[in-house]
Amino acid sequence: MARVSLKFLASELGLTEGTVSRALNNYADISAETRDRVNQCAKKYGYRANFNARRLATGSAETVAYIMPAHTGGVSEPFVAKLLEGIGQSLSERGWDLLVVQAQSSEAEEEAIRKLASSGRVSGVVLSRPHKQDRRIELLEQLDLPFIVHGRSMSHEHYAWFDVDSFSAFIEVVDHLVSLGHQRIGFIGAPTYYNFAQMRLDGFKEGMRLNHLPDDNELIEISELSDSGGERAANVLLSKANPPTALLCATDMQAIGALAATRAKNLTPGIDVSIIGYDGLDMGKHTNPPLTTMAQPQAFSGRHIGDMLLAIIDGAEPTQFQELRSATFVRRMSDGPVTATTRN
Amino acid sequence: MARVSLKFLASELGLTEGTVSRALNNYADISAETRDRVNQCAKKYGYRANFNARRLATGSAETVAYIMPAHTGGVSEPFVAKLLEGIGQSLSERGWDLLVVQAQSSEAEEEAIRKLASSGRVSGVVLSRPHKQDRRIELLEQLDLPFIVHGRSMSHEHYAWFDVDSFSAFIEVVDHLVSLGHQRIGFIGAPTYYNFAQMRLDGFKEGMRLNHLPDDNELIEISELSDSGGERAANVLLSKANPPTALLCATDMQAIGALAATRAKNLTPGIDVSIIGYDGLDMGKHTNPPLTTMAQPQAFSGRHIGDMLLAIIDGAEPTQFQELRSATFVRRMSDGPVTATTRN
DNA sequence: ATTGCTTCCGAAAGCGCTTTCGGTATAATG
DNA sequence: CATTATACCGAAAGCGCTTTCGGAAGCAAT
Repeated sequence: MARVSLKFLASELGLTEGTVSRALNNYADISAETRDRVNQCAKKYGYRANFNARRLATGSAETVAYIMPAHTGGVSEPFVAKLLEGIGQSLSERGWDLLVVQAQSSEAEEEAIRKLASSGRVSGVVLSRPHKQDRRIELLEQLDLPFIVHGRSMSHEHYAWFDVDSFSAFIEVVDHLVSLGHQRIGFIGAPTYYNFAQMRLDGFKEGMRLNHLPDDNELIEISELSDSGGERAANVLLSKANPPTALLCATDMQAIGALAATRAKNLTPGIDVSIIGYDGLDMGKHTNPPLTTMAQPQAFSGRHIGDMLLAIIDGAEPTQFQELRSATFVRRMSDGPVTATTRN
Repeated sequence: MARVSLKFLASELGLTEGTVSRALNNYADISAETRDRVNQCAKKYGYRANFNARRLATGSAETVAYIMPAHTGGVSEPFVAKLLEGIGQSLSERGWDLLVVQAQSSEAEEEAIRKLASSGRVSGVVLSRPHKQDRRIELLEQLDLPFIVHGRSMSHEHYAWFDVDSFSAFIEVVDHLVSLGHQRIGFIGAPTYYNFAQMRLDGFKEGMRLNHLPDDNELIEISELSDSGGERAANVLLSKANPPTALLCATDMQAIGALAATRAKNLTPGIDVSIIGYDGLDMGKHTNPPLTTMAQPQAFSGRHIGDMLLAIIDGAEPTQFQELRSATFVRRMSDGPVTATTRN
């Protein structure tokens, strides 16, 4: 397959490469007639600019990288696929590419980011699930590489992010549980170096406080971000002398594990123990019983994140893109009023 | 951030760019001493070759594209994340990039592939879930772009692929069901322009034939690749005058929908109706009841596909990479012997 | 001292595109 | 008719790297 180059087109048309290039790129100093001729000829031969050459010449990478969150517990995150889809959509309208990078360790991750920046491979980055103090964010700022964070770290005033207000969501869920008569509410949290984990825990605590419920660390259990993590934590909590009547989980995956743990104890989730997750995973519809949860606006966010990043790359002020969405309560079957059995 | 270029390093070291480049790339005609000096200096300034320049010069894109399967029914495929992870791992060891491309329509997809090829953006492609006659495969061959298919099309003799033998798997599952006493076995299939759908359907039919069971089209229902698709199909099948006692589904997602449909009819999956899926999705562990399924070797495949593609790009004969794995039967709770109620 | 090998590095030509600058027709202006 | 402006295109210099080629030392052998 003879690659059709600018040079080829030029010789074919009796023009110079520069002219053909300008015609293709809609420069004003090209007559309409030759522009048409060039476009036609380009189409005829199926010409596409060599991207590496173009990028070298323009200095723009026309590519955005998505940093895959390191998979915790071997479970790859369900939200990744949707997010990727959205970001990809946004980029493709502009003819840009989406690069997926992942690293095994966090040192490798920093190294990868450094490489992305100094090799000019990408013009922007989107980061998922930041830590409370996230070195990657500092690095990105220091490297002066445009980026947006899906989620946010503790001090998030000076960069762009898109997050869901899980703090408020957890307060709301505690209210809901209390209105169902629950007093002893357990919390299955995620490792608190993740900022989202901290915020959800804080939301839970705040909800308890607002309802004048005791701040009992006995009822808080931190586990990995997986179903088996949730299962272990639920086992611990439900085996207490005075077990909680409801379990609030930082993520749906953990909640699903908690469901399994309570069933294994011959308790019925939604009746004997209320279990509520957070994320709004589709699969929650099909668990036993269907999982009550706080749903994040998934479908939309990837698309939106992509658009915002593009704007930042174009020169917009990152701080004007700090968007806090709210989660929506999706009540299914895994929660219910306190029953006689619950009180045991 | 002053970009450190080869030129900068060269002037810093009192060498020419060419020499520095060769030192960095371990050419034999560079003395050990200067090589060390160069490496040290490069590290000191955090030098990384500009990838666009390097790729332009070498002609290699050092990038592989993954063509995202168009999402059917708004449900993004659960296997994508894992596959991406595996491929990415394989590539990253070599310092290569993973590009994710997706298109809304199939015309757009062809166009995207054309663009990938003629713009020299990637040196290889991996394709998922091919159709029986897949134009993308023909295109890739015609464009002479190295590729590997995750799955395979009908005539798959002349390219590289990695697939799981669903045909045999479905025969096996029919046997299993028959051994449990089932005679009327329904099949929920996927659109048969997908080759995997055809193969699974064929496996089902062959299994029925081998067990001397009638080939009854009444018991075959094709639906979309989603839970709601499976739900609809199961409703149709279970509403027949003489309904099947077992439902075999082409995918786990559909099986999960079928589970919901039978529960909605106040039937208990695994007791009143046996339901078996295919894919081995993790979430099958948590459905109600846990889904019996045929599991594909997920974790491994992405990694392996990446390695094979790399080998092909390096010049290996694609046809030597045609790998057929077998699925493993994972028995959970959604199937069981025919019961009195089943016979109704 | 001459020849012949190595060893090591400099010089320079690209890779395929973009973009600035300058120059030549042609049209507009007085 | 001379002059200035306008429209359009050619020429050429990069972008930052790789890679081939040739030549200058250095050493051994004759």
